Amino acid sequence: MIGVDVTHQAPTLDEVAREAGVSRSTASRAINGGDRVSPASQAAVEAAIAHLGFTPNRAARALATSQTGSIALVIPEPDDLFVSDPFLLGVVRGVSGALAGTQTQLVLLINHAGQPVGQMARYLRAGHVDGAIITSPHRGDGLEDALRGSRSVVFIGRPFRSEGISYVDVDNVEGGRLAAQTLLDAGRRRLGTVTGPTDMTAAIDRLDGFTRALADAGLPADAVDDGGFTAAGGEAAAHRLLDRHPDLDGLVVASDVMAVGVRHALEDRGLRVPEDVAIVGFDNLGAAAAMTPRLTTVHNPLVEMVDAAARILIGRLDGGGTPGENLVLPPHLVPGSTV
Amino acid sequence: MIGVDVTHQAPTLDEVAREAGVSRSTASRAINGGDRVSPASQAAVEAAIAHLGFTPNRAARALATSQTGSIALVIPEPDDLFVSDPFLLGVVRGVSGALAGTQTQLVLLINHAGQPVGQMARYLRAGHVDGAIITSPHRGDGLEDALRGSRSVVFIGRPFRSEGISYVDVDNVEGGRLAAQTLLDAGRRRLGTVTGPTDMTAAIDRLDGFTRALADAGLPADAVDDGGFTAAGGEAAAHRLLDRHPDLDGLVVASDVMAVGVRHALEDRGLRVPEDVAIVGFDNLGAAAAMTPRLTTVHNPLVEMVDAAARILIGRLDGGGTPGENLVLPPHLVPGSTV
DNA sequence: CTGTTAGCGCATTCAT
DNA sequence: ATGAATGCGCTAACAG
Repeated sequence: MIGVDVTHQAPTLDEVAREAGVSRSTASRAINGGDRVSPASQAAVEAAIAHLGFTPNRAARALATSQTGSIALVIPEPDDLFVSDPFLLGVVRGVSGALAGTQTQLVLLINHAGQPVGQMARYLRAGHVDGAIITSPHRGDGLEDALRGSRSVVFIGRPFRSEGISYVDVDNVEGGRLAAQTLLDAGRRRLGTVTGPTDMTAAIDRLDGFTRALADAGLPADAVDDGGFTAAGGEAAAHRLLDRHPDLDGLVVASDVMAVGVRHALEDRGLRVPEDVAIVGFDNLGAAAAMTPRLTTVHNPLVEMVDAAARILIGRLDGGGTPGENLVLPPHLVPGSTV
Repeated sequence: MIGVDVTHQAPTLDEVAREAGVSRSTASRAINGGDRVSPASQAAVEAAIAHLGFTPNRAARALATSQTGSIALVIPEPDDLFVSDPFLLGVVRGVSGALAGTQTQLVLLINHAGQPVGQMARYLRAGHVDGAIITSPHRGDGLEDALRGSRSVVFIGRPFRSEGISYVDVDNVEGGRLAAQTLLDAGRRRLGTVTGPTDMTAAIDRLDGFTRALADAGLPADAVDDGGFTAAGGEAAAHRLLDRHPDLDGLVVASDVMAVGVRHALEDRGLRVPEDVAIVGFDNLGAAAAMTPRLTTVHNPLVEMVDAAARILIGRLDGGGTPGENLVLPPHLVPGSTV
């Protein structure tokens, strides 16, 4: 049982060499860059490859080079509340763009919630893949510490302790500030915020930006509540906020998914958007555009982040010694009708 | 550069054997089933493995056995309109469940729209993976014919010509019938349907079921329009249907995503749901629950389908000679407030 | 520029 | 039950 089809026995490099009238070494060189190969041999090998439909055996190549030509994409368990649908789609789209045209193959690793991290760390260190992209790391999942110091690992989203870890992220502090400033510029003066869970740096940073913007404006940042990055959580948080602070006239909601819940809460209370309460969301991964009226939100360049992470990794495989630097992309506001 | 981490040189089977005081052969046997190995040797090998943190080199094993221990998951390009977010999430969730606890690794293959299928077919036949799950095949994408006859390939959704292809699907004909019957049972007598694109068997089958149900009831199935499986398409289709048939009192919408658009169209026309027009959707992958009022819909067991496909494949890897039979799961109605 | 030689790490005959 | 020997298909020194 060879591969997907039994009937067709795949041709080997040996057969290619024989058909081309050269040695295995020359055939191999012709395939890998064609350095130190005469044009005649090169052509002969290429012809033989086309004729035989030769495809190099990845396992053999991996064994010989100690490089697998594949990278891992670690995604959290789909049951996880944080895996909003658009998140996964954005990740796949980002990695898809970076890998198009590449020979690099993608291994999907599901990071099950209860699963001991040792298993995944061991897998990654075992050399089954050349590198890894870690998405949506949680504090306390241990992956951060298990992988610290590992070159060829890129996190999506800043880890809690970034020493020895390279990551790609959006500037969430600036994003939080931008969201708040947008409301301030619209004349709102009594702002509150629905945050994400505090075990994720994205949530912390967005709140941080919000707080700073209000401080700069000389306003209090006392209306804060955790919506857990879910729609239901956002709805509940909005109710709690308005119970405590009925005078709020603007809300920074740390994710669009939560904003959907917030909107429901406002509707239930008979508050109009944006006349009574203006809203700015965060993400722009699909939920914002689906809302009516369209949500004003801060764009989270997830696709670009993942794309960049994949390119960094691929670059390192090719020996491009990109040092383990970090990349932080700027956020920007996407206008809607909720401010 | 060995794997994800450079510093740690992975131990080999040789070292394990040496530490355990046995030969490579015995160590190998102890690892793979432990047949014909004395309890003493078995224990010694296991101890050595634990001590050294040994993980078998997949490349070497693949080379020796001609089995990679991995299967491919072919998904359509994320820009594709058919890849609704919940679809991808369902696929990942299904495959995640089946692979949990397994050593089988998952290789993600993006099926780019313009890309020649020969490339993907060649990859699959080259033996880089032991099997493949093909999701959401379109008529004319060529993948169907390229892979026909290949054992170890399972399609999600019935292909157009199923000869030589094993697949897992939901009974879409029964689903379409169920949706229509639900409306009939509720006393609706003038039914229309918004279908998916006719280059997908799911769309064709659902329409088929709708048509049969109406024929059985002695009613005409003349109000039919294509919504392309998108929200905007569904909205437009609903408008066209109601322009032509203002007397419609029930709509079978072939996907929940389209139902969202249909609902907007009805709202625009001042039609109440379900008082004036009742709606039944299809999928129940997230969009239905998110609608207010909750959409009555036919559940599409996508997660179970993918899970089953993965298990079938894994079973075949282990030599479990499951013949290339097909699996068709029954649909069922999920009550909502739109009928 | 080219062929010869020697492994990469593992599973698997075949003897014992 | 165990060990020695062989090969999976490829790349990389090395000598020519």
